Amino acid sequence: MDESRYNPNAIEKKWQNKWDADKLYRSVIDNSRPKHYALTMLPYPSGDLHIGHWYAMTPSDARARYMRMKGFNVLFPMGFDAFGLPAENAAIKDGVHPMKRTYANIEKMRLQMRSMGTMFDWEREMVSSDPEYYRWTQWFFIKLYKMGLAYRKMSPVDFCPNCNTTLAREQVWGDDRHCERCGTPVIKKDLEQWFFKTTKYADELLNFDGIDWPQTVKTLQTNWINRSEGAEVQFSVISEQLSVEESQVTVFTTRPDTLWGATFMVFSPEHPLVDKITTPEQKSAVEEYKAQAARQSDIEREAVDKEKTGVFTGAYAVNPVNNARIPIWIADYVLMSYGTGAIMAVPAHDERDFAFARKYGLKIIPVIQPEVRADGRPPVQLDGDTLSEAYSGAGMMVNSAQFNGTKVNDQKGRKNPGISAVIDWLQEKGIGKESVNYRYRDWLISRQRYWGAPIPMIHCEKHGWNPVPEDQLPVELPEDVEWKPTGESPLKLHPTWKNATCPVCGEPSTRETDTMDTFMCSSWYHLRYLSPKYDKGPFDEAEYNYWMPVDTYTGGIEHATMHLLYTRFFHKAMRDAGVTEGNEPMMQLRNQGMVLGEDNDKMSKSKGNVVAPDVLVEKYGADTIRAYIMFFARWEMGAPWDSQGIEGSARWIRRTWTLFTEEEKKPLGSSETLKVLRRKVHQTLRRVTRDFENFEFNTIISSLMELLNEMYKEREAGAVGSPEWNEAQEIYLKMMAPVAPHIAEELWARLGKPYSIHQQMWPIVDESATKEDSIEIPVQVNGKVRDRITVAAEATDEEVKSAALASEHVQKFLEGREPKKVIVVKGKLVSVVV
RNA sequence: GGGGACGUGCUGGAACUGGCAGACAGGCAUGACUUAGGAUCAUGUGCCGCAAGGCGUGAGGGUUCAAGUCCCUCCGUCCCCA
Repeated sequence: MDESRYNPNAIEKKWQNKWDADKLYRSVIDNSRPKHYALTMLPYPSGDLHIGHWYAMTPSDARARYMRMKGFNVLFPMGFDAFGLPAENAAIKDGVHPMKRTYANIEKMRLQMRSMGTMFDWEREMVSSDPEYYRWTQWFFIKLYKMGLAYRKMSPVDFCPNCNTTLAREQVWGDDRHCERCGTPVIKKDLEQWFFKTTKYADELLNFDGIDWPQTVKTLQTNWINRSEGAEVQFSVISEQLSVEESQVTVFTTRPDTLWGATFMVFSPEHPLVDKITTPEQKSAVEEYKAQAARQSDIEREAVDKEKTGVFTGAYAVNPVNNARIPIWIADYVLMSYGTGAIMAVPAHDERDFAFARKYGLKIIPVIQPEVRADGRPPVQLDGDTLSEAYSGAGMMVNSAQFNGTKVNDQKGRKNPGISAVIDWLQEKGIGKESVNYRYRDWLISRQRYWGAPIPMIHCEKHGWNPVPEDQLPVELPEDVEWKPTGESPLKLHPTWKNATCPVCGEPSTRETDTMDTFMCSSWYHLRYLSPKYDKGPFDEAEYNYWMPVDTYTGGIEHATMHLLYTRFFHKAMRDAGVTEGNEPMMQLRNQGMVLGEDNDKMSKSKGNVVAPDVLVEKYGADTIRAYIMFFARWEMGAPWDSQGIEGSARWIRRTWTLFTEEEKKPLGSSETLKVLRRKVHQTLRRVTRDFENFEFNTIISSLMELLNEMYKEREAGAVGSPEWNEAQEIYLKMMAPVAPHIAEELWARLGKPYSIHQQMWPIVDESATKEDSIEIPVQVNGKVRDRITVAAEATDEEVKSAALASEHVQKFLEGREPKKVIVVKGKLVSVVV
């Protein structure tokens, strides 16, 4: 084979093998160097590496390589999120055991990943379905259980009838509330399930101090948790069917300042008291309404613009602040899953209550009076009979007994003087208390499936639920199971697996047959990378102390309210258990965008728009694909794939090859040539360094392309053979190394430089070399560019000014007028105003 | 309905703190080399205009000597939530 031709497949394989053999990317503790833990989200082993994986991993790899050249001891591991539904669903179809399928897929993907030329340290690989991994997943479960953070509860849960399992709230998508995995609309089912008390950490999860995360992710998490401050107030229901205790109904409100305007109550149709309080006359209407509400999704029911419907129960409650007797209705816009499932309705000041009251002719009493109008005219006196919409703004309390005249502003909670005053009074009177409500729910982790980490709990008739003793972990999945599309977990159907002995009394008892949500596995995988073979704990302390926390975490934004929230919860809970340290597991987070198909649609097999990286690697080599992936879009934005565009990156790589392998000697150029070359080299280095710091990969490539073009030019001008040329080659290859590691290594070796380029230090910018001698600056007359003048870079403002005014072109546009003002922006432009 | 992101040539995208809009690529056009080209090289390429010049960053308005960038109103696309 012709040695001089660029042959990516040969050189890439060659260097991958050598790096491997030399353990070039092995990361071990080294206290003499600062550490950098770079982490990219681990894939599910689908069996085929997608272009999206490349898009996520190769820029992260380039940055990890850059950090390594900056002098950091870098840990950049990879593993597999190997449990989960797809393998099990496939097993039901074709009978192939999920374990067999999963490990075959992993094997294939490992090979594909090697072809990317990443610096993954494979000796730190973890696979979440390995018993040696899930042993610790179970260990963590027990820790959470012992801390009181894992509990069991009967609860209506979202259930996918196709996948035959429950889903966490965030795994239910879209207006029709379909399953994230298979798209089947979910149904509600009452089941006993295990939950983690994530809500205990709700307030702490809202605090992002000290971590450098994108604002969008912080906003998404904040909105997801949705903290609202207000008060709980006791209303008593007038009904002979209820005990005194039962008749006290608590409602949560963010607007206790409007309590005097509460003219009715609304219960969720599912509220447990509804059947008891409904009067015989209303019975049939209520029953009918309940039936139709049950058929709708929460989203449909809560939509603000939806026509409000409801039915009177015939019962009344007493408003505790003024003892007014108010009717109790049921309506589907009140959800059992939010707050207490009952609300006080203040139609004058709440949009939905207003629509409801108008429709059913219920009383509307304004209790907040606007004080000033935007146009300064005196405000209109609000009147419940003529009010055209709810008023939710600031004002003064009226019709509110001793609170009349109290100011109410637009703030929420205690920051609002009206709300604050009423809360104090409610507490004093014992009819209510300050309260915070969250939309965030506890994490439902039970899954009625086989291919997951078994929940390590045993149920005994006498002693209830107890954790499996630690020395019996892992609770291993049985291999001999049958795949039947019955909807029951194979673990439940297994003849013997669920038989266990009670850890307390030793009597025969039953194992939990549910497995854990895979988000539990991925909540701690970054810890297992530290010491994947360690068997005395989930991780080795020494490794933890050196490497944690994760310095840079990269991955898709789609995990904002799932994985990224769970892993923060997990870290905080384990901190409180004394297992981890610090408040946050990942210090810096960066999200990449998504690569769409060439048709601008999401890539999917069914649409036939999937880009196969293997084919591209074969045709162009990994370096070209890596470069193109970094070049073709802003990383955080993503873009539709354009297969034609690769030619640009391919050309760049080939042109680099040509420049470095076909040196043509010319008579040595002028000192000016060499100076210009050196200036461009150091300007590029400054820019590339900055862009690596900021994850701006596309401009790294374009800067390198510019430098290459310049080097071609200076080669023509006779730069070859000079020290400046040698420096340019060296710096160019070092800058290229993180992006295109194979060709950089090959050309580095051909230059006779010491192996390996990836162990070289990142070059340092010579600021003095970047300075221009003279600069061309535009001259504007009345804001329009009229000429460009060339001045010495260090020219004073006066000199620049006179040079600008001396310009013939500028004089023409001045038409003899005296400039009113001349603005000189150093090194940028001159602006003449007449 | 609420919150967020975004909108720049034919396309992907550049433009550090308000300071030459369109870097770098793709595509296209013309030419060179070649048996051939989906290889390579050269030149050109925002729009209107022969030119001088004018116009131009979704639309409209504002601040400023100067706006893709800041402010207001509107339109559109996408995401999240209800």
